[in-house]
Amino acid sequence: MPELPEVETMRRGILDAVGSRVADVSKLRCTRKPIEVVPAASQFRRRVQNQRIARVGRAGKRVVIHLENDEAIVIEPRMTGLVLVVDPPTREHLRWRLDLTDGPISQIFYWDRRGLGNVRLFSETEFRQQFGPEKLGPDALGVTPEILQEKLGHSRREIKPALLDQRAVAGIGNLYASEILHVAGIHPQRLCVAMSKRQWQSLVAATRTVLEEAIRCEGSTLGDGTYRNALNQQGSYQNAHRVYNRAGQPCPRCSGGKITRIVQNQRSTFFCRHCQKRTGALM
DNA sequence: CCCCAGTCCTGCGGGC
DNA sequence: TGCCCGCAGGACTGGG
Repeated sequence: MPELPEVETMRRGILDAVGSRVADVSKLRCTRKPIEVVPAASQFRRRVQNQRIARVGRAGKRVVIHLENDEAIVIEPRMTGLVLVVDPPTREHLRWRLDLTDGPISQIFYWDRRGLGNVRLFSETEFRQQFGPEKLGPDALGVTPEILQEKLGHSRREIKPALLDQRAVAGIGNLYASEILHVAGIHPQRLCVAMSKRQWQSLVAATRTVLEEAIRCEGSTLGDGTYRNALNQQGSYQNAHRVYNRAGQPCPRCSGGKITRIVQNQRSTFFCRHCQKRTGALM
């Protein structure tokens, strides 16, 4: 689930680690299948030990811990991963730990119930290759209508699945794609190639509105309660959801229509047939 | 090249 | 009550 707002919240949750020094790193033995940690323990430790944390960044839906020696620790939480500075929800799914000295944060934990996430270390060159513009589109908070239209405007895909394409724009996942399209007043099955310039503008404006609001709420903690910030506290944006997981409920904008659920590329999409028209009327 | 279905994994909830 | 199956959707792979 973690998408841009949740990962950005994780990033902000470990910002105080900047300036601290890495004392040690451990892949933790948990009862389940271990997550992917690359490289293996001895090399990982050799490359990070005693290095100061220069900066904490984000690459799409990944948290990036940049070290003074230009190595970058990339944490990719995928579905159920959490970056924590306090004790995790359960000992059982604790997967990885970074021990720090010389600062207010003494440990950064990676906890992951399903274990689909990973932690990888990259040199500066590798990092640029892995997360450069070839592999990852512009960040969803910084993308412009012109760039998005240039990347997707000729595609015959439907807009909602296209928004999940991280090469087009980085950070949007299944939940926020529905929320963004509702705010923009665009039908999720609208073909990219059929979108007007004005609709690309609405889409980009809605993206900023939704993601910034969600960051202020520290993300969405859904029913299973999995997602938490670095202090293991719930987000609150789920209370502001307009359409996601609200099939059958009245549309918060037009209150005339009920929210509909459809499936696109095996993923749920939620929208209002009344104020998100397949053709015609823009917002 | 472009796009989609299948895959990884665990926990939860619906149906019987 | 308990069991089983389907579903949740990050990103990657293989194939049409």
